[in-house]
Amino acid sequence: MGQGEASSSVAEAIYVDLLRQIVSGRLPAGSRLRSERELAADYGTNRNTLREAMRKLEQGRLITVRQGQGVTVADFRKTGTIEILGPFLAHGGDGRETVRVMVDLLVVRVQVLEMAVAMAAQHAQEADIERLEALVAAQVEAFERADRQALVEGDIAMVDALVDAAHSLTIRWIANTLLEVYRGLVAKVASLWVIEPIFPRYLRRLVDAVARGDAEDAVDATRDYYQRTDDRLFRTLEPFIRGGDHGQATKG
Amino acid sequence: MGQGEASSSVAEAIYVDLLRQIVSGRLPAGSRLRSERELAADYGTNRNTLREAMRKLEQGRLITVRQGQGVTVADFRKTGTIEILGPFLAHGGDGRETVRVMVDLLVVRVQVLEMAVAMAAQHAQEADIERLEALVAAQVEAFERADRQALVEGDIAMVDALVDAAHSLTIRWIANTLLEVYRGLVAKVASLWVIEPIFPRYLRRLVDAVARGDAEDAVDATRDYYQRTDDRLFRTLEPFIRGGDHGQATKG
DNA sequence: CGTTCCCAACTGGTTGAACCAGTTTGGTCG
DNA sequence: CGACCAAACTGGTTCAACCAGTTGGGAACG
Repeated sequence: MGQGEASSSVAEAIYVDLLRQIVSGRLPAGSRLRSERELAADYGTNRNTLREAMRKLEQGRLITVRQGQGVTVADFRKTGTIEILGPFLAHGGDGRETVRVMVDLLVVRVQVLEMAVAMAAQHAQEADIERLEALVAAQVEAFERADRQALVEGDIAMVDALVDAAHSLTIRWIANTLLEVYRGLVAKVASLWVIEPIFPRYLRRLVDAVARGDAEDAVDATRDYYQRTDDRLFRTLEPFIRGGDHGQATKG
Repeated sequence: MGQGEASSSVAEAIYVDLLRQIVSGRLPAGSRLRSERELAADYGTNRNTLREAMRKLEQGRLITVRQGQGVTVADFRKTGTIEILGPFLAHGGDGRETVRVMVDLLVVRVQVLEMAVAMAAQHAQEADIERLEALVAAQVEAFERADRQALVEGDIAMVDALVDAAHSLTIRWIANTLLEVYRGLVAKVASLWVIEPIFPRYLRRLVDAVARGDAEDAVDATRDYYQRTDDRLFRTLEPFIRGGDHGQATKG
C-alpha cells in the first residue's frame, strides 16, 4: 500500500512525507521543524515549493507557524480535525491505537447514518424515494448472487442516496469526510465489511419507513441491523486492542 | 471589499476573500477563476503569495486545480467538508439556507454530544469524573447567580471535559471542528443559547450516570434535556426558514 | 474541401535570489 | 548587575525566469 504512491507534485510529496512523520510520532508534538531554508535544502527543492507543503500542513492543523519563531509540530491528538482520520489510519503510530480509532469510526459511522436516515424520513422527496427503491432492488439482487464487490459498492451508493435524501448540507459535509475514510478503510481491510442474513429485510424496512416519513422506525431498523454487524466486528477487533500491536494475524 | 477584518497576512487575506466569494455564490460552482498571473495582478501581489492562498482553497476542496487547464470552482455543497461550515455560516448566500444549516448544526451537535456522553460513561476514569464534578458545581453556582456569560463558557468547558472523558480520538476530532463552529455561532447569535430551569438537575443526572458507567441513562438525560431547549430554538428559527423564500424547490 | 498534425499561446508547477518583518540572543555600555 | 541594542536567526513577500501539461488555430497534406 502506502509507499510507492507517485505523488504527482513535489510540494504534495513533501506534504505527505511530513504528514506521515508527524502522524507516526517520528516528529512528536511540540518539537520544532528545521527552518524552511534547511528543509528546502533537505528535500532538494526551493523555499517557495516547500512553503506550499507548509500551508497544507498548517491548514490541517498539524503545525503552527509563527514569523520569527519557526514551525512547531502541533498536538494533533488534541487539536486535530476529522481530516486527519484518513492519514492517521494510513500511517498512524502503534497498531493498538489505530484499531481503537477504527472501532470508534465504525460507531460514529452508524450514528451519522442514523442521523441521515432520520432526516431523510423527514425531508425525502419522491425522486429520492425512487432512487432508494432502485438501489434496494439492486442490492437485494446482488445479495442473492452473493456478489460481494457489488454489495460493497451498492452499500456506499445507498448511504450516498440517504444522505442526499436528508437534504442537509451539514450531514452531507460530515458524511463526505467520514465516508471517504470509511471507504479507504474497507478497501484496505476487507473483513471490516460484514453482512447479515437479514440484510434484504433491513433494506426493505428502512426504505419503507423513509417513504412513510416514519423517522423513528427508520432509525430503529438501522440501529438494529448495525448492532448485529458491529457485534461481530468488535469481537474480531477486540483481541487487537487488548494484546497485539500490529493487526495482521488471522483470527483463530 | 472586506470590512475591518485585519487579515494578518497577504496570502490569508486573499484566501478569505476568495473563500467568501465562493461560499456566497458570487463565484458559482463550475466557473473558472482568472489565471494565477491575472489574480496576482488583481490583488497587487505576486504569484507565489497568491498560490499560497490557492493551496488553502484547494485543501478545503473549494477549488480544483489542474496544470494547463486552470482553476475551477468546486461545488462545495456536494463535495465540501465540515471545515466549510464556519465560513459558510459567516459569509453564506441567502439567509434561508443559512438558517437551515444552523438548525442542522444544532441537531448534529446534540448527536455528537450523545456519542461523547455514551463513550464517556464507558471509558471515563477517576480524574475525568472529578473534573466533571467540579465543572458541574461551577455551572450550578453560575446558574443560581444567573451569570449567563459564565454559563456559556462553562457549557463549552463541560462539553470539552465530556469529550476528553470519552477517550476517543475520533470523537475529539469531530468535536473540535463542530464546537469551533458552534462557539462562533453562539458568540454571534446569542439567542441560540438557551437554558431550561431543570438545567442543574440535568447536569447532576448526567454526571452521576457517567460516574456509574450507565451509558443509556446518560444519553437519555442528554436527549431529554436538549429536546426541551431545541424545541424552543426551532420555534424561534422556523419563521426565518419559511420566510425569505429565495429557493426554487417547492414541496409537491 | 476535409483531415491531420504541429506549434504557439495559454494554463499551472518549480526554481533561485533577494529583500521585508518579526523574535531571539548575546554582548556592550551605562 | 541591568538596560539596551544590533546581529543572526525565523517566516513573509517579491521578482523574474523557466519547466510542463492543455488547448486551439492554422499550415500542410490527402
